[in-house]
Amino acid sequence: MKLTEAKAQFISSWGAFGTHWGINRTMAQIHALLLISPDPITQDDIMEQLSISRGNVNMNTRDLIGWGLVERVLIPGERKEFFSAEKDIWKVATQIIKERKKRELDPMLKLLAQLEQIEGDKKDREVKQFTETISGIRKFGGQADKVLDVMIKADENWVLNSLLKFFK
Amino acid sequence: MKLTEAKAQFISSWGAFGTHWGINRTMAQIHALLLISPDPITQDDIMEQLSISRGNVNMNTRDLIGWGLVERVLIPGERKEFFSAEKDIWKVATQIIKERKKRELDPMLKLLAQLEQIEGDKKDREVKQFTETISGIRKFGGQADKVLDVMIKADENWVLNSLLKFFK
DNA sequence: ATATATTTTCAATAAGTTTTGAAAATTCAA
DNA sequence: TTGAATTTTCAAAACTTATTGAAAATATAT
Repeated sequence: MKLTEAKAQFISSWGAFGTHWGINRTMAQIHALLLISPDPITQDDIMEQLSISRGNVNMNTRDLIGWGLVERVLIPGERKEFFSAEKDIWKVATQIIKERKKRELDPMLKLLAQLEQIEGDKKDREVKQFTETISGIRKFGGQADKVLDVMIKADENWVLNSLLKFFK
Repeated sequence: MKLTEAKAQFISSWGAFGTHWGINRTMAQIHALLLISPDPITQDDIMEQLSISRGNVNMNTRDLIGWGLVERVLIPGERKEFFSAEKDIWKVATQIIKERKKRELDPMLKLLAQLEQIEGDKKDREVKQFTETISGIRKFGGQADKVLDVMIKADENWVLNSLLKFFK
């Protein structure tokens, strides 16, 4: 397989993959393109390589920056802005976990804690099942939360860091 | 907070939460409803409680069964079919992980293995960055794959099982 | 067998999301 | 300043996905 074909395939699959992970197709495709670009590239490069509009590139690069996966790079002597993606996959994964935890898991756990304190007769089958389900999810979520925190902070913890080196 | 209000909130949030996890809103809402129902319920119960059409319930319960999260229950003397959800959250999580691994991670790793064997001059910056990125993702994905397999099979492994009891 | 209850299918439609592109805003150099 | 280059915004259009509902299929009781 030639580079051009392989690139196209990677970008397309990473885009499809992204849609399953709360990241939209184009955002994931731009991310893919940046991951395989050895040097920072411009809005126009992205527009051209992915055949998408300027507005689209602008919005999605902004989102990628919001996710902490991409950064703007200023190149001396160049008027245009350049974009570059974090290439260390461990850092990419950590960053995504961190963001999703903040955006999804944390608010869910907060809600569950409230729902657990429902008023009502505990002998009522409905009430009983409701509180049992909510508390089961909350406990599980709480543990997941802790595990993820540990992963995110792995770099500050040498025991874990050495364990996690396997992943790097 | 009263049960009725709490139920509505839980169903609505679980639905929103699901959309971030590759599960559609309605499917997640039906799942939520089943999770808090002490007894199996019918299509009509679901239609009524969530105000959705018969066809919608039918398709989504079918999908939930496909994900291994819900099962049909036959109640002696009843003409209608009843549905019931697995209530053990650890099992629910395991099942979701198993399915998503099969549907998403495995095919991605297969593709990456192919893309890694690209033809081309390794001194070319483009080629170099491409293979480095692909191989980085593949290695990371491969480790994740192993970890997930271990989690899925935890019940067969007592050391892990005792570790994982924390989650249960 | 027939009637009735129940489930399934799927084309049409509705709802939601992404993309475009042109106008407005901003940045920068002379 | 002014003007050209560049980036940003956002309403409208295109596209995608989810939902409805009625007809067809299936199952069950008599």
